[in-house]
Order: sequence, then C-alpha cells, then structure tokens
Amino acid sequence: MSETKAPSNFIRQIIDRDLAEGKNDGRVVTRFPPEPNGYLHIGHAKSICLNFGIAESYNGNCNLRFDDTNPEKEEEEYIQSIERDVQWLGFQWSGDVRFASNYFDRLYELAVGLIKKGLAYVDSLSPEQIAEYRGNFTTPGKDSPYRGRSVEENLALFEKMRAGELDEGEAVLRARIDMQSPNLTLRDPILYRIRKKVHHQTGDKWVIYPMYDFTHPLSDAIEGVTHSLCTLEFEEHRPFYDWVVANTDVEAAPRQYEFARLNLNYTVTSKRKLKQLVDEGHVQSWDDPRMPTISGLRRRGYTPASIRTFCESVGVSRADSVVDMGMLEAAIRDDLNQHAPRAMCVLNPLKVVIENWPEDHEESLTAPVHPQNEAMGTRQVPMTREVYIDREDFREEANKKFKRLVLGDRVRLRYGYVVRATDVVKDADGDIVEVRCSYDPETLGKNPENDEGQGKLRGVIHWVSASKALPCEVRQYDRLFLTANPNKTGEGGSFLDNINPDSLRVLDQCLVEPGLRGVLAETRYQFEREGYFCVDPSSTDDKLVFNQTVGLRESWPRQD
RNA sequence: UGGGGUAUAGCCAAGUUGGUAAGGCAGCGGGUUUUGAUCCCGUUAUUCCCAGGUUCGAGUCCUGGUACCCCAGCCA
Repeated sequence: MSETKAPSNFIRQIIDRDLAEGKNDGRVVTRFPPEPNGYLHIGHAKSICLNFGIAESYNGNCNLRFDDTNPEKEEEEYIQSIERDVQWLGFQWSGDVRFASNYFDRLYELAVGLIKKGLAYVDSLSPEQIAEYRGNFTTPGKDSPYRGRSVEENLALFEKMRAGELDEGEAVLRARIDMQSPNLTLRDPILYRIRKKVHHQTGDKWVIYPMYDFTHPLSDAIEGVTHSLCTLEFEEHRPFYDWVVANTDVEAAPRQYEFARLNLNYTVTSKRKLKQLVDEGHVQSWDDPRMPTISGLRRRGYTPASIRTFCESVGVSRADSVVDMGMLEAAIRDDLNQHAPRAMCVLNPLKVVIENWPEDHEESLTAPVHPQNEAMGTRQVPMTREVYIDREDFREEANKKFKRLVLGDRVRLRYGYVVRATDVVKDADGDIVEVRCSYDPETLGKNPENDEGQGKLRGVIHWVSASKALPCEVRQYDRLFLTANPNKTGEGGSFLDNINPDSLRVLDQCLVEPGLRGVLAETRYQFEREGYFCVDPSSTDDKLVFNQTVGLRESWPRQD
C-alpha cells in the first residue's frame, strides 16, 4: 500500500493554482459541515477525508461545523455521534466545534444590512402562493405584490418576525434578485422563515431561522474558509452563494467547488433512507453492522485506515458514479490481512475422535499469531483426543479437487498433526455426527516420511479442541439489499422492496480456540480459512460474540 | 419543457502547450504456500458516448448529435 501521496484530483489542482497565484495569502481552510439530523455514513467519510485530507496536506485547517439551521430535524444525539465518528476516522478539527447557530446574531445583522440596501424584503405571501409565484422550468416567476415594500416597512416587519409577533408561514424574508431567472434558486430565495421551535443550541432565543443558502456562504466567510467543498446538487446554488458573499459585509470571499457524491452498490447512502431503516426496524440501530454508517462499519470491524484508503482509492471527480462494494471490502481485507492476529474458529462443528490418541493426553501446540509476520509472536493451541472441525471440511467421498478431509484419506490439522479419516458415525437419520480418525505422531511440523503410494496430502483444515474450545456466537452478514441499485423500484415501489431478507445469519454453536477468552470489544481477528471477525460490543466472557467483517477472497466455489 | 452538469475497460479513475491511453478494484493464466488466503509474475481499451471537421498527428481543438444526472422545500 502506498499511502505516500494523495492522488491528483481537480480540487487539488484548483488549490495548487490558487497557491501559485498567491490567493488567500497562501492559506487553505476547509470545513466539514454536517447537519445534525442523522448519523454519518460512508458518503460523509468521502467528504471528511477530502476536507481534512486537503487541510492536512496543505498545512491548512479544517473546521467541523454543524449546519444547524433547522431545529425541527436536529438532535443533540446526532451531534455527539458525528463528533465521535470524525475522531474515530482519525481526524481532528481546528479549534472548537463550530455551529452555524453561533452566528445567528451576525447573520441577523447582515440580513438587516441587505434590507437597508434594498436587496431583501419581507414577503407576506402564503407558502402556496410563493410556490405558485416562483413558476417552474418553463414558466418564469412573477414578482410578489410585497416585493416593493419600503426599506422602513421591511425593517419593521423583519423585526416583528424576530420578535415572534407573526406566526409560522405568515411571512418570510427574501432576497430581491430576479423572479425571471432560469436558475430557480435565484428567483428571490428565502433567507429567513419563522419557526417557533426550541433549538438544541440556542434554546428559545430565536423564532426565525436562516435558510441554508444564506447561512452557508456567510458561515464560510466568517470562519475564513477558502475552499468550500460540497456535492454536485449544490452547483445551481453557487451563483447565490457568490451573491451573498458579494452583497453582505463580510471579511472574506470563500469559493464553492462541487464534487460527485459517493454511491455504493447494494446499499443506500441517504440519511433519510437510513433513518427509515432504523425507525421501521429493518435493522436494529444506526450502528447495525449491515448499515453503511461509520458506526455500522466500525461495529462490523472496519478500521479507520481501511475507510481512509478506500476513500482515497475512489478518487474525487464530477462524474456521477456507483462504486462497487468490492472496493470497500478490498480495503479492509488489505488492512486486516496485514494486521489482524490469526485464530481458529469452527463455525459448524463436527466432532472428530482421534482413536490412537491417548484418552487423557493433551498437548500444547505452538502456532504463529501471524504466519507472515514473526514479530507478532506465537500462541499456544491445545490438542486433545476429541476435536471439532467444520462440517464443510469433511466428505465421505470427493474428487481430488476437494482439499479437505475425505473418508480414507489424510489432511493436516492446521499447526498440528496429519490425520486420516477411518470411519464415520451416523445418527438414525443418516446424518454424520462424528468422524473417527487416526493421527501420525511423526508429522508435527514436518511432512510424513515413507509416503510412497499414499498420494499427496489433500490440504490443511482448521479445528479446535472439543474440551478446551470456547463456545461463541458468530454473526454473518450479507448485503442489505438484493439489487445493485435499491433506489430503482417498480411503479409505486419503495427501496424497502429490495431489502435482502437474509442479510443476517446467526451461528450460535461456534467454537473458538481458548486463547480468545476475555477479548475486548472491537478486537479483530482473522479466523483462518474463514474470514475477518470483530468482537461485538455485546460480547461477554460467558458468551463471546463475533461479527464477520468480510470473508476471505475465494477462488474456489463454496458449493459445487 | 428552461437552466446547470457528466460521458475514458465490468466498476472507480489519471490523462493540464494536441505527440501516440497511468493506477486501483474485479477478471483471467502461471508460480510459491501447513489458510482454496496472502505474496509473486504475466495478462486484460488499436481506442476514449456517436458523427463529421481541423491537423503530419486528436481522449485532448471545432461543429452537430445522443445518453444519463441535478433543480420547481418556508430541507440541507
């Protein structure tokens, strides 16, 4: 993995050019501006990596600013989760956390300034009338009858709005721009609306709240942001962003640049939809390991580094795109392959009795923690007469391609001895309940001697001691949706129609090697030959619980 | 329908005075291997949405099309 230098993208090129031209005295200031109305997801991670990454590589600063102008949808819980997620990803904002609501006094003054310049007016049209007067794509808008109010009247009315003397919906403050503009956001955009709601930061101080389009450019300017990076859907808003900066008395002139948002197949990245999944119980919580939220990925076992390298690998451009989930999986495999300690865990246990192993004999076998990294040391694995292997690793008969245990043939127990299956025991239904084996005591750490006529060892399988292994629960996850684009539905359908009903599989009879006793939540392992797993927060000493992060890459079909 | 955008491999994505198509993911072939993993080596666009044009030379310039995305919240 070369993490040495960030790849070229159009935004970095713009910054390079700005720096070369000496703009902003060489300062680079960005910001990550979430609205606290939901949990952060993988799409936000892209924005976070972009904004903080740029600040980092240009010796600049990146602010965390909550865009909290709509008290109806926002909550303190979200603020905390967002701060936690950003830090978990490995980033630290410059100075204190900012809130757009910190600037409400200043914003109010600037709005008054606009009124005084004749650039804003109080409109008393109803919400329905405002929509009607705005026109549409084909029809130009028409001026509100209130558009010509005098400065004095507007000042008085705006003050009445602020003082709570008007009801919600009775009046709004609008910019006076151009009702005929082909760009709908320029048709006298609303600056302030009345909302008699308690705000999570400002309490009941305000009953009027500024709109995003007015607040954002000003917050950027107030904070000295130089490059304001947002997603493509805000592109049409840029002329108004510039209008606000140009027509208010602020100290800086930030510039907005837009990039394509991240889409991942087989999932959704929309706060509204993710919230719906939680609220309607399709998943357990925002941090359900199937969710593409930062907290869900974290609980699933993703590392901050893997999410960062993923974001770097998808790049930044202006083309709408859908990234394959396989890219995310590749990023975590790459990280965990290098760093996760190995362990053996049997998911679907099948008992194996080694008949020539003395009844009470126990051996402690030495195994590396990581076969490719000696520095990670070794671990001890107990070997006893009875062990468990995975049901899928045994067959009564199979062709040569089956590299596992077959009746009459040999296989190596990983880090242990070579065993031969000599017999099977079945229950009344004919299901295999036990395999009888013999072992070769001369095969620890070396291959069998005098092997003529025996054929090649079929392979190596993992196992655990029946008497020493720890019981555990393993949760395996499949994609949350059945279709690559869950948003594409039939007539009148919902994305919920595409939910995968089998996205969670709980295996509660699993057995893991005893060395994992007492492991802490979020510890990650590779269970050899199975995949990468992470200890769930609900795990206890009595009942270990693991989440499967991702399986190992498989070049052989699981079922044939 | 008016406006704003975007088109380079199955998926992302470099390509900046026009000079002969990076890289990653996935795939395929081979080697190593006590994980069917990892690792290693090789391979995958005669062509850049289409059609014309300019030029010795075009993914890059010009003209005309086509497809897809975004905008009609007192959401962000």
